[in-house]
Amino acid sequence: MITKIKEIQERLQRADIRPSVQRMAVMEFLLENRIHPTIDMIYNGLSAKIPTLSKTTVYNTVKTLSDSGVIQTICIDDKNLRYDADIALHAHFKCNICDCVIDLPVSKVQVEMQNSENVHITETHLYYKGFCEKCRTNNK
Amino acid sequence: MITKIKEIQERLQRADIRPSVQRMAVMEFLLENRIHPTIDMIYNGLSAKIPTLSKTTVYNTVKTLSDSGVIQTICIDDKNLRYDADIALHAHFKCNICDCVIDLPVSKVQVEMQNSENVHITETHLYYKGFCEKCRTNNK
DNA sequence: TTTTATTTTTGTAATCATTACAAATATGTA
DNA sequence: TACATATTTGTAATGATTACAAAAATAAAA
Repeated sequence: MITKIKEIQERLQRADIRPSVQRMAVMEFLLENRIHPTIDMIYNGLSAKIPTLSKTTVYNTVKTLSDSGVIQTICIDDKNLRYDADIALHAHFKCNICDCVIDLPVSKVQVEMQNSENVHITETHLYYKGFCEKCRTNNK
Repeated sequence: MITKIKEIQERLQRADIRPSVQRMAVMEFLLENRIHPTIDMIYNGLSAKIPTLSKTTVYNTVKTLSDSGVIQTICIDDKNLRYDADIALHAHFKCNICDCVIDLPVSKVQVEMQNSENVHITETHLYYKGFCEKCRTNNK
């Protein structure tokens, strides 16, 4: 995946987010680790590289990025929020045993809806839950 | 909506859940109040009728009902879980301003997916976020 | 009916993710 | 350089949820 630093920098600047060391690191981590990490996973993954990193900064950063639409917040697990650098439409699957969250690429989503409520939709999330391959074979 | 007591009782018994006063009350509340309430909403809505009700009981009850598939847990809001007595497939919409959660009836959901991950799906959730009608008109 | 076992409810205390806040640091600008 | 602004950091607070054990209710056995 090896995303170039300059590319990440431009991505943040396009969203009017100043590319600080911490923000660049969080963004790079999300781009390189497509595991939909929790705050703790991001924090643990970066604290070797940035020993002074604060968990609050990770919270602040993902909020900034998510509010600007650079990343998306995934609310599939009641325990922790997850973060995803991929903002294109795709489905997410969470395993009810190991709590892993993986992408399910969708080629087409067609929902016939009676928008009787006259709401203005800005975000769509398609979540699936069940058992992942590893947990299925382990429990046999 | 006026759901008959006997009907609720049978619904619980069919799922092997003993129809205690508290469980019946929670189930009835969910059937009569299709607002996808939080724990607190359920608790506040019932404490007049059952003054001795404990919030822990509400937590226990919705867990029991949800684990048996009698109701569904909605994880659309990062602040609180919501609960829904309607277990048929339908979409949910959350307003980013007033936090209300409303049903969006869907007549057909067609997702073309490459299930390359070979997962076993047991639950599907279709969530939308944005601005509800009331909040849209208020902010004009 | 009385006794015993099991289930359910309740209140309190603990846990843990997230947020609030203010001081410290870094960065941008005049 | 000096000043203003933005960002980071650590600590403390918040608040939803869970753990736990005693009390109450219900079912089963005698």
